[in-house]
Amino acid sequence: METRKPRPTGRPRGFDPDEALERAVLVFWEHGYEGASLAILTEAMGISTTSMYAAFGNKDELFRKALERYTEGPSAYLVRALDEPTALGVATAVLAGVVRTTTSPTGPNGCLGVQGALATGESGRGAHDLLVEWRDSGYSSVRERFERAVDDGDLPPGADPALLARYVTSLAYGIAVQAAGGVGRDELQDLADAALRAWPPA
Amino acid sequence: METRKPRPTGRPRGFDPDEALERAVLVFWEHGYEGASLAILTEAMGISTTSMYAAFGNKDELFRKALERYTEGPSAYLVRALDEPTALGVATAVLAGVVRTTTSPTGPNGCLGVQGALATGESGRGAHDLLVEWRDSGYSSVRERFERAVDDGDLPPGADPALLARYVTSLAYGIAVQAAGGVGRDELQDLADAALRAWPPA
DNA sequence: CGAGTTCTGCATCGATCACTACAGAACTGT
DNA sequence: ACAGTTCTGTAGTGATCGATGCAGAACTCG
Repeated sequence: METRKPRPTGRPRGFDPDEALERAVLVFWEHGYEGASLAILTEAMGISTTSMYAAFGNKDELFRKALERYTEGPSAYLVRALDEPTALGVATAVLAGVVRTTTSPTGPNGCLGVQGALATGESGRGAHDLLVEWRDSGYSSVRERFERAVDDGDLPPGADPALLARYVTSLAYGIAVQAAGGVGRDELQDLADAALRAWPPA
Repeated sequence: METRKPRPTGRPRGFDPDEALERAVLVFWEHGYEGASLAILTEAMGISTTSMYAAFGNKDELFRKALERYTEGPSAYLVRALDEPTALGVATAVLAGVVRTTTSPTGPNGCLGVQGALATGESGRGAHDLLVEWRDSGYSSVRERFERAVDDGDLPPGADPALLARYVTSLAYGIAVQAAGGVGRDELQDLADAALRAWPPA
C-alpha cells in the first residue's frame, strides 16, 4: 500500500511525464496530429526525442495518451454534465463547457477532439479514427443519458434521445469549429443559450 | 469577341486544368491541406509536379484555387439558399445543402471549408487563415440575409440576425464534423429538420 | 567497490516533404 | 527550314519527417 516507495532501479527520469504530457496536449490541440512535428512536440515537452520514445512509445501513442489527458482535463465537463438532474441541464452544461473550453484564454482555441485530426493523410489515419471513436463516444454517452431521461419522465415519451443527442453534439462541434476560427466566447455562449431556449427541439 | 481562337504560341498543354483542379479539390477535401502531399495530388491530377507548378503556382495557390472551385461547385448551395424568399427557407436550404454535400456518396465526407485546415502546423497557416475567412464569409452572408429579413418583416423586429446566423452556421459546421466521422445522411437531415422546427430559435 | 539497469545526449537513419534545374518535345509564326 | 516560345519528363535540390544506435551518465543492489 506504500505508493511512496516505488524505488525503481536504474537512472531516474530527468523530467515529469505528467507535465510533459500536458505540454504535448497543448501542441496537439493547437496544431493537430499532423501539424505537430516531433521537433516542436519534444521542444515544448522539454525532452529529447529519445526520452519521448522511451516514455511514450511513438507519436501515435503519445497522441492517444494526450487525448486521454484531454478527456480527463479540459474535456471533463462532459462527464460532469451527465450528472445534471435534467436533460435540459445536461445539454446546458455540455454546451457551456464546450464554449468555455474552446475559447479559454489560457489554452488553444477549439477542441482537440475535433481539430486534432479531422482530415489527414495516410500517416494520420490512426489519429483520425481515434477521434472518430472519441466523438462517437461523446455522442453515445449523451444519447444514453437522454434515454434515461425519457425513462425518468424528464423528457416526454415521444422524445427521440438519439435525435436530441445529435442536436447537442452538432451544436457542440459547430461551436468548436467557430471557436477555432477565433469567434468569441460571449457570442458563442449567446448562441448556446438561444439554441436551448426551446427545449426539447423536436 | 471570338473566344474560340486564343491560339497561344508554344507547346500546348497535355491536360485539362479544370479537370485537374477538380481532382485536386477531392484530394484536399479528403486529406486536408497538410495531409495532401504533392505526390498524391499530382498523381490524382494526372500530371507531373513540374506541370502543376507551371499551371497553378505552388501548393498554397493550388489550395486557394481548389477552394474557389469548391465554393462554386459542391458548396454552391449556399449562394442559392440566400435567394430563398424567407429566412426559414434560407436556413432550411443551407442545412439541406450541407447535409447533402457532406454525405455525398460520390465525394469525400465532410466539408472542405471545415476539415481542410482546421488546425495545422506552420506550413499550413496560409490555408488555415484562408478557411477562417471562408467560414466567416459564409456566416456574414447569412447574417446579412437575415438582416434583410428583419427589414422585410419576415423576421420579427426583435430578432437578432447575428445570433440566428451563428445558429445556422454552428449547426452546419457541426453537421460537417459529424459527416466527416461517418454519420449518415438521413440521421443528419432529421437533425436539421428538428433544429428548424422552432424558428426563429430566440 | 563493481555489476546490472535505465535514462540521456548526440548523431544519424532512410523516407518523404515542397520545390526546381535542365534538356528535349511540341507547338507557333516567318 | 528555322527561330522563338511553352510545356513535359527526369532527376534531382536541401529541408524536414518520424524513429534509432550507441556510448556514457546516473541510479540500485550486492
